[in-house]
Amino acid sequence: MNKVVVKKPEHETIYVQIKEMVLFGEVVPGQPLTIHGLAETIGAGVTPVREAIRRLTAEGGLATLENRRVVVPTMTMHWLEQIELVRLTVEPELAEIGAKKCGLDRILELERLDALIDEAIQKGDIRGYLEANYRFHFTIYDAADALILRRITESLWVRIGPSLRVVCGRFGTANLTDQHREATKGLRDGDLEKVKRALQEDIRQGMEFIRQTIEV
Amino acid sequence: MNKVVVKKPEHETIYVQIKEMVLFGEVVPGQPLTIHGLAETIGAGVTPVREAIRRLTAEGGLATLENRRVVVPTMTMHWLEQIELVRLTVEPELAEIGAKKCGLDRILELERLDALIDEAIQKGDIRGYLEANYRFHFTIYDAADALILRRITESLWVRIGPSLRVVCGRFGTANLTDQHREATKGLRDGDLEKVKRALQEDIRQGMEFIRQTIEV
DNA sequence: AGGTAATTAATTTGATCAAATTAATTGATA
DNA sequence: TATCAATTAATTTGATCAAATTAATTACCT
Repeated sequence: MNKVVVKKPEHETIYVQIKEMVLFGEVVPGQPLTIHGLAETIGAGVTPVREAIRRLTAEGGLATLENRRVVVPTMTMHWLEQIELVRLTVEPELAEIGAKKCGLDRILELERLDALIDEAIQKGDIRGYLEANYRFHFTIYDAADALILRRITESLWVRIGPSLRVVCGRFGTANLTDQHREATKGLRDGDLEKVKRALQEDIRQGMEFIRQTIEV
Repeated sequence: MNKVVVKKPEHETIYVQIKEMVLFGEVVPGQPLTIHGLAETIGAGVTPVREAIRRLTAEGGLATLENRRVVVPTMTMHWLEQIELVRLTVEPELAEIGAKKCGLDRILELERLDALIDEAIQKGDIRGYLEANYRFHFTIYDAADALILRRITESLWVRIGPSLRVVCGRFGTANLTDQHREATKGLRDGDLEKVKRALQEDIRQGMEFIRQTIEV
């Protein structure tokens, strides 16, 4: 009776749950979150929720005020510039390394996700779009097998998740231009530069959209 | 009776304590840490220690194994390259922005720290060197007032802290070349390029030292 | 009404304990 | 002696509760 199943601690799975709430736009910039409230909605105890919150706060997905209250941070122009700088450095790098290592199975997965993205855009399904978009990018990045770059990138994505939700709500999903087709084509043809350029353009466009939703 | 003093929660101060243990080489790569052990040595309860650990783990200063055990990660060549890439992008940027905003008081503080560094090198005081070196760099970076870049940078520093301890132990503090003098001079003269170059060189040298201590 | 102190409510925080999980030890058998 | 199961010890994990802290409300006075 070997222990094939390694049971993960609850704070681990709760962390993932809350992270995905942030990542996929189920929380709104500025929204206050209480520990008990989260424990309630998730259906968990308060102890593991606290640990998950600390973790996510360390990554920038949440923030604790001086009052000890936890909120979803609201994007500022100042932050946006810093995030864009690092994204444009790290993600194309991740994409290039990852593209080299993408096997056929991963490419098929990417094409599946690409279709999912189109479908979500069609339907105006914001949450579906955000999730498929995330999985598309990180399927490539994961292929790169570069833990540190990957974790930096994820910490930037949790910072922009709630803002992307606002973007979709404001402009609608229909206006989202789609660089994913270009990227998958590049992967098919082994054209690394094309993949890299597509990702760069994707990042620039995404950040530009967010920029337009920031109050001056 | 205004509340001028905002009492910080214990998990906050414990987090700083453990972070500094990592940052200033008081723990060794590979070293296992237990929650109770840390609570014991710090003289605190186990609950806030857990939260602090989660936070530091999220930043990469610690790592939890599959066994749920917490350890100080050991550097690999693969990680080193990723860290160097991001450091060389972010830190010179931080230094340039920061240098522009450095007032005289901050420059004096930097010169004080510079002297401290020299003193620690003289004495062979590893912990003193690591702390003064950290404070020197982050005094400049803090002037930049760029929260996100700052936090990314700190997450890279907690990853290299334990390795730097090994470097100092192996090569001795005497062999540490000193770019800080150059940097402070550049600050005095308003020569931003000089500050930037000094920092770049400092980073390259530091990472090269670590590279030489990694087992192949 | 407007402002302020006092009170109440809500929330976070940290200690403690039992259960779960993992590691270390022992002992039996070949 | 080596191996493997059983037992014991150590550690993590999560629930619970009391204390501390912060927010909201009420009561009071001008």
